[in-house]
Amino acid sequence: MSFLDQLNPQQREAVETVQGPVLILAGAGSGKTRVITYRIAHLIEHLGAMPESILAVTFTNKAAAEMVGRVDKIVGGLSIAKPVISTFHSFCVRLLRRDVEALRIPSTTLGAPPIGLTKNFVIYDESDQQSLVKSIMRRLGIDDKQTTPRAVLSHISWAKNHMLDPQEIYLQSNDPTTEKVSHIYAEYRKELLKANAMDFDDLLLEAVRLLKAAPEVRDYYSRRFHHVLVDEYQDTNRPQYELMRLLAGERHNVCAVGDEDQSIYSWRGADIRNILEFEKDFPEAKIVRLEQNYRSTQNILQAASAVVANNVRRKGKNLWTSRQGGAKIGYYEAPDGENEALFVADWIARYLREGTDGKEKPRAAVLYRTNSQSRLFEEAMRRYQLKYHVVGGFSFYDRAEIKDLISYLKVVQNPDDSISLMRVINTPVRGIGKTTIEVLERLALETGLSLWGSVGEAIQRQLLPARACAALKSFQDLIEDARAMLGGTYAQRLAETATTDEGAVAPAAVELNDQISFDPTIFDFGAMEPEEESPATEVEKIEGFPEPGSAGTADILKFLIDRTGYIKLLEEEDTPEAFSRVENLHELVNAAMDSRDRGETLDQFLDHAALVSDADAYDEQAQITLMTLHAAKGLEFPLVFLCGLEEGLFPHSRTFNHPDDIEEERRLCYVGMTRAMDTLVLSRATYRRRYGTDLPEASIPSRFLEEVPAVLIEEVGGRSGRTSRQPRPQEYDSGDTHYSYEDEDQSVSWRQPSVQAKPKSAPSAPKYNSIENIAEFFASRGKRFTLPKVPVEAPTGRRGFRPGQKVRHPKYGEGTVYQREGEGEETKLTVQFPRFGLKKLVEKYAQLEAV
DNA sequence: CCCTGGTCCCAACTT
DNA sequence: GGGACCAGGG
Repeated sequence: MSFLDQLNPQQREAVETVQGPVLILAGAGSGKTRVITYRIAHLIEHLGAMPESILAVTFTNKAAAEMVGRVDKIVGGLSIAKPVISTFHSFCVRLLRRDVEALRIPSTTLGAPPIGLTKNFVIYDESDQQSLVKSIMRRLGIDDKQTTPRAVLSHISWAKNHMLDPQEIYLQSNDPTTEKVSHIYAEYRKELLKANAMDFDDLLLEAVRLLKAAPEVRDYYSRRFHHVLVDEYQDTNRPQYELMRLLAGERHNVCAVGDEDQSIYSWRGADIRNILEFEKDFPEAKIVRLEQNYRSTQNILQAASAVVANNVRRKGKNLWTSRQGGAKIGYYEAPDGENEALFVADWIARYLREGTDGKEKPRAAVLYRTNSQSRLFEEAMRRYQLKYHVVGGFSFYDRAEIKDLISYLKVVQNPDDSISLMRVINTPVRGIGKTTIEVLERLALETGLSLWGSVGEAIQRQLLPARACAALKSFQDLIEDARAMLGGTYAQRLAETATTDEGAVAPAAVELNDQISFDPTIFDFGAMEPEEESPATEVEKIEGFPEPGSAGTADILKFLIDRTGYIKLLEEEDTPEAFSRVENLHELVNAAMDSRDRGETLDQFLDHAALVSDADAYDEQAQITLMTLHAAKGLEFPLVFLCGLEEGLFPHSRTFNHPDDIEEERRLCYVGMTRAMDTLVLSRATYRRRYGTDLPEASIPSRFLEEVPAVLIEEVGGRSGRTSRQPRPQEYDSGDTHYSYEDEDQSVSWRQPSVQAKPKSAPSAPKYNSIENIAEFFASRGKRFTLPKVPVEAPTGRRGFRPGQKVRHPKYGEGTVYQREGEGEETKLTVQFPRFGLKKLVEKYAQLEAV
């Protein structure tokens, strides 16, 4: 026996019990990940299980990726087939992309397509959900001040996580607000269906519904997966739990790993009963407890255990460590938030200078309750010139320009996605204004068509003024041309599935003996087959494409950017912000190219964009990481700061009313403390500014501070100056407005107005030379391809100014006309002013004079 | 029709 | 610190 020898007896038992249900109660730092990986390796290497028959579900994509790597290290050489390791949500998306149409029901209208979601559904993120709820509320005439869309959504999400439908909510409601919510919820569901879209919660719900409703689908998966492992089991909600049971089938070979003391997602529907009552649902379950902690010193462990011991709802356990003693828990009381941050930065700076005896790579984490606390720490780190990483907060895919183009792609993938359509229909501005959109919305409401459908209808029936119609037509052409690029197998696949009606399910290729052949091109769980067989290959064979495989996501994206002039317009803005946006877009194109190299189709690219989480951005190489306590789950650091220990902040004021919520805050505190390997420092600010402008408010120490035994605590950096090791607060006068060098540099380049801004080198330099390929492609199909508009020589009217002409503006002074757009009343001139940069002016209004 | 600037209100955690 | 919304000017 090989790797199993590295395990302690309990871990070994957890790894070797492979028949029937097992619940592993794994305390913090007890080698949980190791147990899961070794269990998978054991199944494959010693028991001859087929890798692809193993399914492991983790909490984040990052954790999944790491587990894949670890398993690979042990059994990598054995087979090309890999176990499926993924998050619940990613797993469900793949499952639904393959089989969701089994849920469709025949339409009552003869000849109409069946009702239900189709394979090219899109995923709605939080802002999509918000827009949708807002528009529903507007339509129903519900005041969004009293009942905010946000509150409605959280109610809906709560309902979904508890698997309640609108009717059930309605029946349970005993107040007018909940009643209203149930109405909105019902409408919301209808709209999602109409848009062929699902929200995050739906991914789980629909997967469960699918497995329950379609026996042949359930069969497929129960044949495929013989072993199911669930990580972070304490944070599973009802739908996830059901999914697990359905996948475990009759074999009951399910292994759940969790720690009830680390359950921190009840607000997302995580049901602690799933872990407390596992034995009820699986009576034959074996329980294994892992109680040896390999991470922290005894002091840290004792302190954390003492805090969480105040909770009532827990199974209770005795964690122990062989790392006796250790440094005491540091406690620092800062005068205010700025000082707290500077204290932390100072400590980290010293820590990094001094190093850690070389045995462990120096890494520190700053943990806080709310994302908004990160700002102070970021400023402090910059002032100390420390490189840091922030997990969470604003992510790449949250940026406006990225969302815009993702929305375009979503519309290309599924034009019925009205929320995305709405986002891009006039972005960048193309003359489709409020009135036009209102007409379209009314039309959609009257006809039952989607917004996209009513665009077509409005054009065909000339329901709008000629100008608006023209603008709509150009938008329609844009989307249709982009959709034509999807082409080939992909579109065919969509078309085919759209016509296989009568609710008939095309069963997957399944043979009835144990040697099952799966259809990897449809249900590709990653690296199951050599690359040559990936879907991309089929796309490549389609006639009419300029080059094999070139009309992938990246090309569609480039096409959209070119044709809309999105980047060009940004470049014309000529501001640092605009350029950083351009860079972000280049980054997006790169991501799309990578996606193509992996052989992914557009839907897979979009799924990825929708499902990357903040926690996935964690970089284990970073020396300093700032993040929320939630994001820190599963990680460990030699040095940990737990900041803002104040009543109202942590525990958060919103939890005061409910004892269960306070217990969850306490578990969160436990999670935070147990991230520390060697040193743990707690801190609090005696005065804290709540929002930028308000006066600082005095704070009360968090109750969790008092729950740490006093003997384990040592005050550090205190005003009493007990230890000179730590800086005194006075050294940091946070009152002055001096910024670090970096900031000064930034502000300099910032302030510099675009004096020497030179007019951008004439019409659209071919940044993306693919445009020629695309033109050829269209030509080869006998379609016309319109190149992005190039400024045309203006027909000089009485007052017409031409590009190149010198003009004078009452406010901006002398300048040179750079570009002329539009006709008549709407003529716009882009003029380059030496002191003010490029300005776009309406000729009619701008009082220009020829010079 | 679009853009700007002012004002008001909000501010947990996240797949 | 910032997003949403509105009024007013070009």
